[in-house]
Amino acid sequence: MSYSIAQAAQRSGLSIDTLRYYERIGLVDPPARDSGGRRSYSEEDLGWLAFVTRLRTTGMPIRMMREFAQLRHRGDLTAGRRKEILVEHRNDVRARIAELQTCLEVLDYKIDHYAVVERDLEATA
Amino acid sequence: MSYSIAQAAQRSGLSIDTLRYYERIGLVDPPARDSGGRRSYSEEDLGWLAFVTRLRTTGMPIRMMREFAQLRHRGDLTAGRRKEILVEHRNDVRARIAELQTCLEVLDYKIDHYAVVERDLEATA
DNA sequence: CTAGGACCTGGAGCGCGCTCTAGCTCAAGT
DNA sequence: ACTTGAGCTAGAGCGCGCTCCAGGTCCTAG
Repeated sequence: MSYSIAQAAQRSGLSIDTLRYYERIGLVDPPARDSGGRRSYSEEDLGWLAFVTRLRTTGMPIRMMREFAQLRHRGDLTAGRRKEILVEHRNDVRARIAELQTCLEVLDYKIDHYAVVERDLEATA
Repeated sequence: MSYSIAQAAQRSGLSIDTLRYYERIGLVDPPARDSGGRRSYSEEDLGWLAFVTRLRTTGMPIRMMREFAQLRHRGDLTAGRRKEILVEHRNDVRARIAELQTCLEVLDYKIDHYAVVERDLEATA
């Protein structure tokens, strides 16, 4: 099964422009082309896109994803380095989750505070 | 107690340029000035900066923080709206934490996979 | 045969959030 | 008196990650 760029966009949640952009900058491999010269994405292409969108969601910078993508091309020998990148990134993600959770507490506190102010206002009104 | 811009930068973790930038765009109130025309931040200023950095950490866009800042100026009557903004934002933050946690699972899975590849390589070598 | 629509390319443009520069003033130390 | 260094302003510039545009090609349906 293969997919047009529009289908690939829909399945990956990226825009068509973004797909072409990612290809231009070497973040995804140029997909096959059909007889008319149009991009034809394979399941494997979509798999990589799915992974890339995960990395993006977690805030990995494009240049790091690119490094990762380029290591992929060099085969299993780069598995160690790729693992290293992911492990490091996982630490970042964990740290960010922790940070967000701390901020959540501050939000809770502030929201409570506003609830009190609101109640006082109503009482005074 | 009052603080020079350099001290305020250090305490808030923002750069001096960023402090001036935030002031320009109306995200923080212009602080007092000393006899030489230099900014002199109060404890209260620092408190607001601390809160702003929390919001920033959680990814709140500057324009939303600005709206919030402007509501502050209009007193307690805007407490309801301010609470609303924070509640909505808290939902965003919770959603993002959940999303990151999903991504973490994917990372774990991939890291495992690379660990296996590495072990195989060593076995073959 | 023609019209429409999806897709193509190369390159320009954009919104965000800073960050840096030039050229100045002011205050303090020696 | 002079140097040094922090701070000042207005405004330009930047890196990121897209997003959009012009102008063209190709396939399909009527």
